Amino acid sequence: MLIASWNVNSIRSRLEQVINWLIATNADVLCLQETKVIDKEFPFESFERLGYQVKVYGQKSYNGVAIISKSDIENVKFGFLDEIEGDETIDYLETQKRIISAIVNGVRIINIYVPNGSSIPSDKFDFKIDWLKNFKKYISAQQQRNELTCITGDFNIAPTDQDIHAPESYRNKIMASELERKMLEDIVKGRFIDSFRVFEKNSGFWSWWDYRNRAFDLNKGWRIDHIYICNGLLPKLKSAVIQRSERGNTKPSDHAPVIINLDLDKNDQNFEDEDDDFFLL
DNA sequence: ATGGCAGAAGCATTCTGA
Repeated sequence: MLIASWNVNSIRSRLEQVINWLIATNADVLCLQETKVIDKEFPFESFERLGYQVKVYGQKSYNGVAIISKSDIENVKFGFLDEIEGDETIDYLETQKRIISAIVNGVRIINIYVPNGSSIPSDKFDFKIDWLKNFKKYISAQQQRNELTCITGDFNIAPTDQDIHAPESYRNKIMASELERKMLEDIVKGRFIDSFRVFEKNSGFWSWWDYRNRAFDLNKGWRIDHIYICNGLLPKLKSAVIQRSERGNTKPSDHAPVIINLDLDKNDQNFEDEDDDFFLL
């Protein structure tokens, strides 16, 4: 099963490229961020024509996430409130549509668009921290169900210095600060694995390049788009790549898609036998 | 300190992103 994540920076502006990419890769699941469109104006038909199902959680102009899948999309959860109890902070966070989750082929896929945070300090940075705090609660609640889980998305956090072209220039700046990294680490620690790092230990691999200052030409990028898999899925992980070439297209998104291959045979669809190994790593 | 570039809204220019 090929699972991909792509911040497309407007699905309507990127539709032709995304459809061409989908036909070329034959991906099973595509998780989108920054769709930037209200639900009723999402271009459903373009995907349904190819045999995909589509679930969206969008809003006008900003943010917006979607899960697109060849197999049935089950048990869809929109926003934080379908997973954790609401309060004033969550009501505030929910004004921005940044999280959707569903089960596909027996795997819970949680697709997120983490706030950027603008700069430190700022109100937007506070919003990012609040969002991450509540995302931790969300994951803790979701993990009670012992589902095989995959967290995909634009995290707007470079997990280590290896994930930035010039780490010294961005020391404790937005997307690279100790606090953001610690919060991400705290969410994934012991439970999830950064799929890309299973195969590639070196620096120099980016998923986002600023539109400005010829950043892509100069290959000045960041690795901020991630697919984390639960420990139980690690034996199934066959590959994890960043499709850099999509960033070189005409009128590209500023992000490239990231994609993993999970080898889920029919015999493995029921993972109950693996529950014992679930929390070991 | 600010701008660079891109998209949406909407028709000039501002807001936002990362």
